Amino acid sequence: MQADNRLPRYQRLRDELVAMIAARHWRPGEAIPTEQALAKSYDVAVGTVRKAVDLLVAEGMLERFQGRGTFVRRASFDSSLFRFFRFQTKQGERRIPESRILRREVVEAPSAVAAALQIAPNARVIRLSRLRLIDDVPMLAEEIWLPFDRFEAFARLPIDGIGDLLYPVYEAECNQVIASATETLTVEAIGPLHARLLRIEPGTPTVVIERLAYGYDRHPLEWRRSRGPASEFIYQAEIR
Amino acid sequence: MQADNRLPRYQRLRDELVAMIAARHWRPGEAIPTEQALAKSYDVAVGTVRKAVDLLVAEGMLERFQGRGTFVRRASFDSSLFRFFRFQTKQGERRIPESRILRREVVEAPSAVAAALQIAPNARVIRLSRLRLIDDVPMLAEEIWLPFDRFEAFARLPIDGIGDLLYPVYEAECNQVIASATETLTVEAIGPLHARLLRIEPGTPTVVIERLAYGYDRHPLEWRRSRGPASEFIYQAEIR
DNA sequence: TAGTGGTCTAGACCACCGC
DNA sequence: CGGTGGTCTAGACCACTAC
Repeated sequence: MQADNRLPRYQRLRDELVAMIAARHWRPGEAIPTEQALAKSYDVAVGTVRKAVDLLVAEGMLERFQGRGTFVRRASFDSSLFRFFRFQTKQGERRIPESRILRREVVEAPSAVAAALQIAPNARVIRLSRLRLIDDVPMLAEEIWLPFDRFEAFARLPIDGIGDLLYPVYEAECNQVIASATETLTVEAIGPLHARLLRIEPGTPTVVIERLAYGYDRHPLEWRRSRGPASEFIYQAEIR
Repeated sequence: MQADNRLPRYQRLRDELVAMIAARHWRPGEAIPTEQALAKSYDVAVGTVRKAVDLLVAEGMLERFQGRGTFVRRASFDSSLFRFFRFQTKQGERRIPESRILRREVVEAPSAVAAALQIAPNARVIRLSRLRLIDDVPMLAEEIWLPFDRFEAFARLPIDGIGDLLYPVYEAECNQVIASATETLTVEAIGPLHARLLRIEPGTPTVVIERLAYGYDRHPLEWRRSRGPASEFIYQAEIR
């Protein structure tokens, strides 16, 4: 198994580093070997190692600290909600919303979900219905889908032992690490079901965020759809 | 005028290159000197030049072409609308919407506009009201504000000689080059005035895009607010 | 073919961290 | 203090472009 020799060395090295992370040989939070050590063991110059690491730092997979070392970055999605919504407490704080899991069931995957998760149609999936609240006010209604075979342990967890953030649970209980995700935003008038959950009028404009989350190996692990009132929505972008 | 000696050389060099671009010594579309030449004239190693240029390429200010040279990038905002909307023709093409300027006037800047453009309150500004259409169907209603002193020539242009894109006109007629911008998106129920322009029902959810556009020297040059139907809105993001 | 950016090397010295 | 990443140099060779 030899990588394509036509690619630059720093590219091939980058790919090998990714493979080590994907294989959980180096785990999130841990330091990878020093640049000198990597240069020696992969038989390239230190400058080449630096360039490969530069790429992964830019991709958000590694984090460098002068004098300490280079570490596998733990993806933090906590701030993702704040990227799109101005949610805050009455005191103006921003904190992670409380989670209330309304329902958990194992079902056959609807075809759209199966396609997104790249599993067989009608394969079993875990379906989670969840409400996220700040100061007891519902802010987001979420549906979450997980492939059953990878997340079997999750289906058996006592439901009220699950905290506000799911990704640490995936990691601890199912050995599945979320590394990245793509999100698609649209605006819809909310249906009666979700309107009741969010305690707003049916037909109120809501922002729908569809997120497909991947492991380090770019295999899709979770699909979710979140809805929040459009009045709370705000997004900022840099254009060049 | 000596830059801070504590900054790395590649950082100082980057700043000097930006200054050359901001001063229009090197203009958009033109090549800057070769890496060898820059290394010689700034008395640093080629590797240091490369790192400075790397930064500006990442920032979108320069563009490299192997074998040809390094060029000052002309910011292209044409695709910015497509970043947020699924606008397309009946044939499914994506092209730049037609522009129809409804009104152009010189007024005193409202305080919010003056603050955004960093000009004196009540300083004169050019206010443009514009409609953007695809297949004669209105897609976006825009208000655009320009500081009068920089864009005086624009106020005198025959209004139907102005094409679908404004930024090339700013450059050709006013010597003002837009280099970057920040956009803020929110969702609002549309008011009766804009509803009539867009030929939709008052109260329909619309996405409001506020854009502040800057020159290479980061000085604000244009402020605009665009409204489009939320039903056409779609946005995709990568999360890490 | 001459000139451009792209890759890669080898090594020096600096700034910062933790012990 | 030793070890880490950060900066900078100098030079070789490659790949691509324009003429």
